[in-house]
Amino acid sequence: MALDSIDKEILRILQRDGRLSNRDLAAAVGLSAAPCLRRVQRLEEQGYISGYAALVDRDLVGRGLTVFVTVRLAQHTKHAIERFEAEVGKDPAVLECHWTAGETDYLLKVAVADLPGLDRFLLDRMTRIPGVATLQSGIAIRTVKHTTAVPVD
Amino acid sequence: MALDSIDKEILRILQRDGRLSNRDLAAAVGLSAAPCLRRVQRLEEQGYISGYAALVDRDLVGRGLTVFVTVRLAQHTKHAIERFEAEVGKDPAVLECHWTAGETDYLLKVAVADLPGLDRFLLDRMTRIPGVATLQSGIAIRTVKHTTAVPVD
DNA sequence: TCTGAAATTAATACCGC
DNA sequence: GCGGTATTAATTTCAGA
Repeated sequence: MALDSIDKEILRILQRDGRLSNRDLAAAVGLSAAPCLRRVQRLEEQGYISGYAALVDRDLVGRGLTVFVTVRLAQHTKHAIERFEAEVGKDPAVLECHWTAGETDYLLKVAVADLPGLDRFLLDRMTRIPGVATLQSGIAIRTVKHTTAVPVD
Repeated sequence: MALDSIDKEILRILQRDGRLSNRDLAAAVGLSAAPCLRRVQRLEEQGYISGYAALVDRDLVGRGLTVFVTVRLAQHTKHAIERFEAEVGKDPAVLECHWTAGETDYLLKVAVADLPGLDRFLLDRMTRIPGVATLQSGIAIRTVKHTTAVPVD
């Protein structure tokens, strides 16, 4: 169940290069291919590795504007919450949605093309969801750091 | 330079499964292996695909608490900005850091174990950076949605 | 659990279309 | 550009320490 230092090193390496060949990974952690593969498969089966993803350049595919949108609902009925979360779940521009403690209810990370795209997202999508009371947008002028790699220690 | 519909489909599929074999990818987009591989290599070379990553379960590796920290600097000197960004860049708990428009200067997405871990992050790391004036933390009670897949259209 | 070799499967370069 | 084939390299299984 627990991870030893080799498992942790595997997770660190695969977070940086998810397509590293098993042979190279094995060499990097000081194992031969067979046991390395078993460890990776175990990490996948037990859910430590939930998947693999190609990372796509947002600017190049025309989604270069990242915006953090905070949402407050008018009422916290079960129906309003479920409706909002369902809408957000199927909107591909919403990369993340977190139910947060504090003044606002949700924090969304949204990928749009530009300011007109943000306008359309807010007007055509968010404000049309019943129960959405207020919306505030924090525009990312520059992304200083962006990684998918969680520290494993 | 531009992407046709098959390129876009490749990006969509590889964002969902970055380790799909080239043969299966080729079948999924209706090509044979050779031209499919050529397209993937082109997407990598031209930067549309910036990399591949294993996605690691945060709860299982003891980083289950996601916190959004907003930071205000005391003064916007070149030195203070560079110092802050350098510190944040090398802190593995900081998954994202965005320079934002609006009231606060930076929005950080941080992965910690629990509330004591957040406390340590704020006290031992953030408040020790010269020039950091105020910190506010928005704790993610529940993550409704979380994807690395950018819409490609 | 590891190693090392064998069998299977995939990646990739080449050529004809 | 694509597709098919040949070659090369990788993954994966299995016997044995």
